[in-house]
Amino acid sequence: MVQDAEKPSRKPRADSIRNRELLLEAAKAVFSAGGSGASLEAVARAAGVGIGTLYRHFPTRDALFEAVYRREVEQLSDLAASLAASAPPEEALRRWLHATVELAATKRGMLAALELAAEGRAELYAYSSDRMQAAAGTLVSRARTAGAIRDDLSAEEMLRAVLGLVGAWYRSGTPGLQDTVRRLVDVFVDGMRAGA
Amino acid sequence: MVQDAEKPSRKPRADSIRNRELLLEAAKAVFSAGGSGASLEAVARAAGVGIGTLYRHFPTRDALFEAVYRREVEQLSDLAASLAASAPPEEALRRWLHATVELAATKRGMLAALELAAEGRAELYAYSSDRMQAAAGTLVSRARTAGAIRDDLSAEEMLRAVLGLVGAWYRSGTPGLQDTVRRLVDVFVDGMRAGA
DNA sequence: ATGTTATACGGAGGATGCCTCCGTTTATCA
DNA sequence: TGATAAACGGAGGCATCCTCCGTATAACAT
Repeated sequence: MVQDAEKPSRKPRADSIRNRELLLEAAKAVFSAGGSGASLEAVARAAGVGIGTLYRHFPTRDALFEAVYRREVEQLSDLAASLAASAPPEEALRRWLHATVELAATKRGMLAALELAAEGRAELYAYSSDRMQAAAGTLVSRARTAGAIRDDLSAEEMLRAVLGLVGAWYRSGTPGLQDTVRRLVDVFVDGMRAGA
Repeated sequence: MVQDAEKPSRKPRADSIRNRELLLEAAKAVFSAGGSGASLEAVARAAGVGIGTLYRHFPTRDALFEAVYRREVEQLSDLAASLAASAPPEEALRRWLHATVELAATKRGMLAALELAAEGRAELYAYSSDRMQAAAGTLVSRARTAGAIRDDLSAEEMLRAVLGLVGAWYRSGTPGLQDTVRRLVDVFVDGMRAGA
């Protein structure tokens, strides 16, 4: 999977593993409360750990984001697979986007993680990005093959556009309006239909 | 218009007016180069003015943004009026959105100003917000009356959605792809058509 | 001209956050 | 029970943000 064995050198230290876990929990809490721009020193403080330890485990803010929201990304990825197997192409795509948006609405901070994944700035944090791209790609290409949607639009572009749209609401305050955002996503999906 | 006379107290000081102008010029330059997050101290430095003076004239970053891009907002507002008078409803709306997007693409920093305007967080910087809302409102309600677009979508929602979409590209790097963004805006506009 | 005073100026300073670096501690392994 | 690789923690340098207030000066009155 992801953790290749590499070197059989030495067993990882117990405190290291524990601190990593503490940091992830603290980060989830802090990002939920304060948004994705929250202070990393606050995260370290909440975890009861030195700031240096935080940076050693997660060299960048983005790395921390990816780790915190990895589980959610996996869920979305799984959902894509199951929708692809059980719903008609356009319906599947729409439902998946709704789920994505809902997740972003629920967990403040998740949005940032998804945007990172959508930007596909490879190398770093590649994992989540790959999963999301693959998930979106599956649904889009299936819909395209079925002739349900226009073909001048890549999965990556679609994902990014939808997340941007969502971000316009959830980034700076103005919460709660999930219905509105849902409607706007629908507008976009309608616009993707084949007939132009 | 905007400058109501209020109190006939005293003539504004010459240095005050001059510094305000210097600050606006400097801000435009700095924001163009460094994006909307550029340091305000850098702006003050570029203007050859103390940081205190900057804050006195523009108490918040947003206030500075509004002032810097006020002219552009007015142009968009005028464009909306002229399109409303000269093009068929849907066409007018589409062209106006394209123009808005293009402006955001050209001037780094403009995007931030427009997003502020679209959020309509009243009271502060109300002026630009009003102009943009009015411009979008005119075009939307005309198209709606003509039966060209669905009616469960407000002008504000549309504007915000489109700017969010654009922001997904222009905020964090990935420049140049104006064609892509244009295409995505078209998708959204297509989705707004009446028939759902 | 010159004095008075409302206004504006400038930047020091306190606060916060980022990230690095390195002396100290500690878990693992022999 | 050492030896040592690995991890810890936080001080410190740097960059902002924004406020506050002593000083300077433009506008007005005489």
